[in-house]
Amino acid sequence: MAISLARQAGEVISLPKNPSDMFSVVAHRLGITPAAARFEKHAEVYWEDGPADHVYQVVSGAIRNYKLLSDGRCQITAFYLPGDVFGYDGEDQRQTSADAIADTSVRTVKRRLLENAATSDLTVAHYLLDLATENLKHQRDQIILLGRKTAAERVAAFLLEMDSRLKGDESMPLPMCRRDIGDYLGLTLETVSRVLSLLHGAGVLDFAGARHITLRNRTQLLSMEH
Amino acid sequence: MAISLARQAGEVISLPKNPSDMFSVVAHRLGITPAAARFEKHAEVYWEDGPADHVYQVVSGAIRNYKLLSDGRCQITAFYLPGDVFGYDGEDQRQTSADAIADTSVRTVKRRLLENAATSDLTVAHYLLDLATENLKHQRDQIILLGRKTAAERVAAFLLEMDSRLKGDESMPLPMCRRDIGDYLGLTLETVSRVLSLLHGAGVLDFAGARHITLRNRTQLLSMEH
DNA sequence: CGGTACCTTGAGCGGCTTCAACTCAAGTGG
DNA sequence: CCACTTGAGTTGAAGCCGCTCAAGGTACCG
Repeated sequence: MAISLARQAGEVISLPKNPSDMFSVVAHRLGITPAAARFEKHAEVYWEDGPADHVYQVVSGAIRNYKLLSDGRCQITAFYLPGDVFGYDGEDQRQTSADAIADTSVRTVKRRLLENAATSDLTVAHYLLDLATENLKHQRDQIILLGRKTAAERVAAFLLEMDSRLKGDESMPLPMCRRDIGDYLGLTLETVSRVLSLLHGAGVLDFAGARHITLRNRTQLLSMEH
Repeated sequence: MAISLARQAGEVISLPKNPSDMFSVVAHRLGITPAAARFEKHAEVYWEDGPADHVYQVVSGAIRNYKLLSDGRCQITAFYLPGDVFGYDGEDQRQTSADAIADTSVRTVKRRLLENAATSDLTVAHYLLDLATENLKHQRDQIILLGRKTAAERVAAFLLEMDSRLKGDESMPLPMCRRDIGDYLGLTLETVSRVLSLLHGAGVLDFAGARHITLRNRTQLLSMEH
């Protein structure tokens, strides 16, 4: 079990730019194969106060990461889509819960394995840093959105975010319901629905069923987002 | 996160738990002395779209980090108080602005120096990761607050945060004005003022001038926080 | 089909914002 | 030492955006 990861000072390894590739790189460097796992729709991946034992990468499906207040209010902090790495935030105990919003398959590695590797392997350490940096950026944008944007601006931002992350041919196949969108944007599901109807009426988007949206005017959405 | 790291086989370096001490550790390891700098009240430290050349640590005073929307709406993402390290988020271009809300002195190191060190020195790499992790945690809490908490809950959370970070003898000497508190909490300055008056009336806190607040009932604030 | 979860739409309400007036404290110059 | 100015804070009144509550419609899946 003696896998040597030590690198000499000064050796720099070229890295994929995208932390999404962490699993491949780490697996290769550690000589391990990430475990595959499946979560059915509504299955919990982890929950608040539970142990943070694993790190995950979505292969297919979708995950929501959220926190509940004692009275049932819910804030979704992130949606994880195919390619996204999630479940690592440097803490031993989960601060949020996560569950599958569609049948989802993931790859996982043990967090301890990752962190052990990071104590002796600069490549892995840098990957964790890049991962944290990406999350910081996303959370910062979310703070601006939640603190200072109107309902219409929030929904516009959401549509553009999903447009860039979900690559359907024509229409976006949204994996989440209106309530989830609301809980992500700090709104109610009714407000989300109303804004979407408004945008539809304005010709900014088309529906093919509530979950399949086609953007017709990204420019206007961008100007709405602020 | 492990606080002892193998540098070479056998050698283990014990690290301060707190990223606040990064400057001392990094300086020692790099054999450099962080530069001292002063910013008068209202002076800009950096601004959006500017280059991210330096990392800072507050010695005394206070800094606000914020983002402006095109129409003047402002969201403050963080206040930095003595001991806090700020200005590192892994990006080349600033995504936010920062200025001094009081006369402030800081220590700085060049970001490139830090990042160079991090490519060959695991101790430094881990410090950057710890720093990012702390920020992630703070931002996550802020997202819950901005997305789902009421005005009273936000102000209660703010008071408790400042209570734990500003260690005055009795009363907290707040460095920021009501507008800044509002821009941090996603509220208007009037709403902040009203909630504070309400809490004062309820005996939860006392004033010694608007900027000096003494908490009389932390238990109630904790229960209000949600 | 029929059931059920999801979505849309309407009407009324309420919490926070907006606008405005007033108070207070600190700094300046006569 | 006081009149004046200026920035900050408090408080009130009115308005609005998003929420709540409710009813009806739609799509998916057995």
